[in-house]
Amino acid sequence: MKIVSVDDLPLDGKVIQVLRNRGIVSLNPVQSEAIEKGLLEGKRMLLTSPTGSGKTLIAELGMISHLLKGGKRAVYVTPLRALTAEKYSTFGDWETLGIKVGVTSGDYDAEDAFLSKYDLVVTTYEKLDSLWRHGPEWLLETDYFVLDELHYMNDGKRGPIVESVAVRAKRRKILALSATVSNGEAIAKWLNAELVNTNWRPVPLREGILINDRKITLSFSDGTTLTLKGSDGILSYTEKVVEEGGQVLIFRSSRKMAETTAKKVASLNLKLRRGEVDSLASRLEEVEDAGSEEKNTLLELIKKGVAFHHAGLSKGLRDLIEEGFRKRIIKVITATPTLAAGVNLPARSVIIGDIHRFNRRILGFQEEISVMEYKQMSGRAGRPGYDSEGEAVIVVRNRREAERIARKYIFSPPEPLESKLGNESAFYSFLLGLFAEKGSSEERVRNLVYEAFLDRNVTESYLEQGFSWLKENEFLTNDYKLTVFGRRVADIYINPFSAKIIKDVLTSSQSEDCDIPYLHMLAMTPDGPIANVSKQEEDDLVYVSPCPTFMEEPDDEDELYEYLSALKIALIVHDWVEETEEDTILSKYNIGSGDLRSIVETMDWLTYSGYQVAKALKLESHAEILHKLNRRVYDGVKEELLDLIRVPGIGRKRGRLLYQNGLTKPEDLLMNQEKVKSILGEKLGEKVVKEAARVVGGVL
DNA sequence: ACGTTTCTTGTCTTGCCTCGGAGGC
DNA sequence: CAAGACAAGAAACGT
Repeated sequence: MKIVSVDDLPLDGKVIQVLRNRGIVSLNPVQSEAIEKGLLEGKRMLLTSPTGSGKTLIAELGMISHLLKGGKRAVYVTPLRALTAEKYSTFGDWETLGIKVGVTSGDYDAEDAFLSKYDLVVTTYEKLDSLWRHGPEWLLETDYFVLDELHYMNDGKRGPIVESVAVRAKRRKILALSATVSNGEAIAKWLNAELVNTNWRPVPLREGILINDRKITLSFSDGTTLTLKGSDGILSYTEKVVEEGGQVLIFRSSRKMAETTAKKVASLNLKLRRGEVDSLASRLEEVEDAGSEEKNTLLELIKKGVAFHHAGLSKGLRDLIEEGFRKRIIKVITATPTLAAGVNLPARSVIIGDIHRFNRRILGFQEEISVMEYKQMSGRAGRPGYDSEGEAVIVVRNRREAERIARKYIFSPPEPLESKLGNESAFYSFLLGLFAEKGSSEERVRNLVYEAFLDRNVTESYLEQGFSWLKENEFLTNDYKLTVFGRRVADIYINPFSAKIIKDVLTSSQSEDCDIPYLHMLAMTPDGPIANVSKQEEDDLVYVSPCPTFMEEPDDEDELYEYLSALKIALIVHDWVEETEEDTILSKYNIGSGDLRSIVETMDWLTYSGYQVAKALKLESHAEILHKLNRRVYDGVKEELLDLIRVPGIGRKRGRLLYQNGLTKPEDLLMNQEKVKSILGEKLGEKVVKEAARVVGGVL
């Protein structure tokens, strides 16, 4: 029996009402197949299908029917905070059924115990992995897990986390969602679930190759070909699509290329709706978190209906660009792969400008992107409701290449999902996490480890090796209990190799007044951020550093690069906490405001971790310095401003301004309200005074 | 003869994302 | 197993 109308669903009328309110009256083929195979009866399932094929709704029906039948709690896991926020907002619809929906991830602040009052919790893989180590009651009694975007398992760095979450989740009921993979059967078997695999998509997709030779030829897999005029294939094709009323998403492999392509597109004179474009442009000028340079270049582009998009941009700018595209004010976005993985932003046509991407690990070489990655990008083609068909084209330079590329990306299945736990760093972290769980024992860990997707022989060889490494480095006692140090490392969720570096360096170094050696050491850990170091900087960095590092400058070329990259991070954060003007930092180090934000975020977490590790090791003077440093990193202020910036609305800039005018504490703001208003302006001043009152009141 | 534009050559650069916790959702 | 940006210098071009 195929269920097509939502009215036929064997579910409470309220459930059907929620769907109807969303405008859903019938189920698509993927959805009805999942239901047919027992989704609503709580059947374990692995669902592989293209992006945008309505997997979220399937997960919702799975979770809701589970909860309505007396299930205790459901947890929905995604690999990205942006997705977590998006799903949380979608799932809010179910509150009308009395289902309480909560969310937790790095940027939501919730204490573990607080989540116990929710029936449905949305989170990230890392957060869930971390929660499991603390073992709160609400998590232990959770009996349904949805693992979204399971194909992230193939990511070298983060895949092991996905896998280790799956190992624990699959002991309960699960529903796993993934892009199409070539070994779905094997994964389903591993998860003890039934495979539901379809290729259905809401808007049909045509895939093609754009040959950018003397002549520009566009040939699609269905056999149609056409020739375009012009000298730049990307431009000619883009112009054609926009003239026909469509939007274009162009993927380039580097930020710089995305920016220059955007500038070229801007010279096309696309037809725009002037009024909307102008109001978007004026809103762009008001974006607060952005650097002035990126804002100015984007402003010019947006007026021409085009924008570039990459992680160097501030969050505010990215959000505005995405919104402008969704409202069809912006016709063309040129982007790095950020947009392929994150929140859904479809366009009539997707151009994959490069199939090569630089990879530092394969030094000097470029690697071809994976088929799966291509599918992620091309899957963004076709806007439901606007386009009857989506188009995805790969740009190549000659006819010979065209055939090989078409065979590889268009006519071949994507790669299989593989375990990425087979390396020391991933495997030892996995072990440490398992030992940190409630009721852990040597035997339990030994059993759990074999439930990973990793090959049995490989697991065996890493297991004993991992145990002795954890013991040697004092994470684990000889009778398989975590040491104080080991416990702390598991809790703060840093890589054990990072912890080892911090431990080794701090125990062998005297405490230093300067913050550079501390920041540098933290940036050198596997958890540290990475900065690109130019040739020029290679020569200058050591020279401009105000003081030496704990770690010695290596001779080896690759190691030297890592050392200098960490030094650059240290200098950036040093300038940041010394209250250097943001625009100055951005141009001095040639980074974007988005980069600065992410460096600060990571270093905030790492300085906290460093402080905790030092404390656990009873290295008091190091701990004190790191603690003081940590308090300054997030907001980027000198110590004397810490008191003032407790007031919401006051950051490093306003804080410094008030401080210079003799207002140094929140209390001072209350005592000199008129002065505050004259410094910050009437409206803002009033708001700040109110906030100050709350802060001061809270203290009393 | 001199200034400007175009071409040639060699060097340089190069994606993204998640992790803690304080108070109080 | 790369490709485009950029800078510097050479060559071509124009007045």
